[in-house]
Amino acid sequence: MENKRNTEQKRIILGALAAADHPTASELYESVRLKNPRISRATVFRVLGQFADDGVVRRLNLLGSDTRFDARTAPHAHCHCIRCGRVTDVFGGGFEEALAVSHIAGYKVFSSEIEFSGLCPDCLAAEGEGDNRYI
Amino acid sequence: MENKRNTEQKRIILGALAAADHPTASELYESVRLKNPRISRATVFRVLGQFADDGVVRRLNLLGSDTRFDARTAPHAHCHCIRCGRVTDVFGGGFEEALAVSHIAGYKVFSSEIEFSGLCPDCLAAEGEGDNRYI
DNA sequence: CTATCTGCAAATAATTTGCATGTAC
DNA sequence: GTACATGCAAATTATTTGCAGATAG
Repeated sequence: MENKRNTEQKRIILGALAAADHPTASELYESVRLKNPRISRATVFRVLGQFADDGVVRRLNLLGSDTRFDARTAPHAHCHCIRCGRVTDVFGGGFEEALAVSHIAGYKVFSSEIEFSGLCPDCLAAEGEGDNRYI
Repeated sequence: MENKRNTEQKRIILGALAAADHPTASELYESVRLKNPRISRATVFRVLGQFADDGVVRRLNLLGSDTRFDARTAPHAHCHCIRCGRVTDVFGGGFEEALAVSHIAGYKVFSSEIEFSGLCPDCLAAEGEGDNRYI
């Protein structure tokens, strides 16, 4: 499924995706709707799926969250706060080496997804005051 | 939510989970049903969620798949075949180092999920003969 | 006993799809 | 002009939930 035609919808969705921070399809739908209220939810899902298949964006499957999308396609990991939902990119580190290990199993690897779940600095600081449901 | 009572349902579900290979909730439902057809789908979902919250099993969010469950809770990565769906455990390698990098962002990390998507050895061999939709 | 668990059926909610119309090229 | 794209509304499907009866400890 290739990206054949350059439509206003695709341009707006891609722009919103680049501006937003790891948004879900529905979050993108809301922000896209501000620029053109006639764009439908189905189109947002359809275009995002097309972009993902074309490698223009990355799909993220973070635990306990709807599918999110990332405009940065270079390999990197994510930290995901289980309290506030914040997603932080983590470039560098040892995960390129981790990717290498996949060859042990004889796989030909096309993409990797690395997620660290925990508390972001702000939520970590907030613990101890409020209800600490997660620690 | 703690595991308070030892019921037949929980015993059967845990046994089936240990025997199966990264099953989905529905796959477990089918296998559990062979031992006791009166166990309901809701119970399977409920018990699995409880086990996951208690750290008895791990929830897996593999791209393009329903939530899967893993009886092995020690940290390891997964190779996921995008053609046949096979999931292979990968222990060792560099991902412990990758975990360390998460501290850069200031997170307190409780769990990590590392997924490599690609073709398993069998599907890799099958490419070239059949329809190679994915390469 | 009684707090927890289960089955059932209905409710949610994300994502997909069929189809008729619109539009990029 | 025509193949691809879109909007709409309905369908699909995983997962959750309310509630009344069952059961572990």
